[in-house]
Amino acid sequence: MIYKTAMDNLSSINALRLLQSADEFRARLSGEFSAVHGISVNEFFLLMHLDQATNNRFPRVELAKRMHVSASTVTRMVAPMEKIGVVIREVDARDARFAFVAITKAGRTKLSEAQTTFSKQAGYVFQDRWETDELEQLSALLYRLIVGSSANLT
Amino acid sequence: MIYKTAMDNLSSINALRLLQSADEFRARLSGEFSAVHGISVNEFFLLMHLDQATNNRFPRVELAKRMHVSASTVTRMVAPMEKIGVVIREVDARDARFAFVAITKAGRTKLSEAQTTFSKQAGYVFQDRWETDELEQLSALLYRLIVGSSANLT
DNA sequence: GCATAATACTTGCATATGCAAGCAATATGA
DNA sequence: TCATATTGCTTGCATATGCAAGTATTATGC
Repeated sequence: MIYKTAMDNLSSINALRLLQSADEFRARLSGEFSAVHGISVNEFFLLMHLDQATNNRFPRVELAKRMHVSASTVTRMVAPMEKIGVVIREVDARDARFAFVAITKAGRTKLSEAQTTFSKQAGYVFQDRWETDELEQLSALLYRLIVGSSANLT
Repeated sequence: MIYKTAMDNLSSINALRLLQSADEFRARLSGEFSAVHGISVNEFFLLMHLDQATNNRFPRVELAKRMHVSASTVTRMVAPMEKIGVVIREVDARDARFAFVAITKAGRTKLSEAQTTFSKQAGYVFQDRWETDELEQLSALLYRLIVGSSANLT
């Protein structure tokens, strides 16, 4: 007789593997980013979002949605980033409620350096031991998970 | 002319999509778990690890490695879980340094309930809009990312 | 046009987590 | 054997983050 638990289905296995493999990669990245660039993975993602935004800026609420964090977290993440000059506050002339976060030239430089590290770490995990067609398969499948999400950076 | 950035390679795109899709699913799970079961995603994973361990228990350092968190985090996560009776402390007679964390009967019940929620959420993301062969492709590819890691729960 | 609602943001408080230092127990090496 | 090193765990401190309440600004409905 076969005992089936709630986790014995393909969907659950995929969800578990997704979370665990992401956790593992994030842990690698986290160490590299803090050691090499002095930024966190979340700060990296914040800069990535800004870099791809129209006018290189977003209101705080929009960043919060895209990053799956609360508005207060964005407020508090931005403060030190403003201090070191990678982002700057811009107010909307038409609606004073909006306080845009904009990436600066220094921010783009920092981002570019961090992207190099990101690529290198991604290379360790994928490039060196995966075939191109496997990478294309995986990226197509993962794309289906984030297409439709405003958060997608790719 | 084509401008290439550091992120324009397949490995980086896969890494980005992996992190972002996992973030999105984790955010869904987090809300469900705290609302329905009163536990965090990390507490769920802790119980999952214990449930699959020999004798249903692990030393704290082993849990820390598998969960990609620090030893102090495990210490502090376990305290309230012990209070509500889902885990219990067991000392090793041969080496008093080891303080095992063991899952209890109540813990297995709680885990089982949470697994049902996990499956349901995984179903929303995968089952309802993916073909079986796509699910099998994805699980095989993700497996390559965690095989070799002691953390793998699948 | 004005009271009320909605929106964007900030802040107080509570929880979560990592790092470094400290403690206790075991292992190692002379 | 016994001083030293290593290992597992805990704790103090700093940082990160969510929720709820508060503030300021704009939108809505009468």
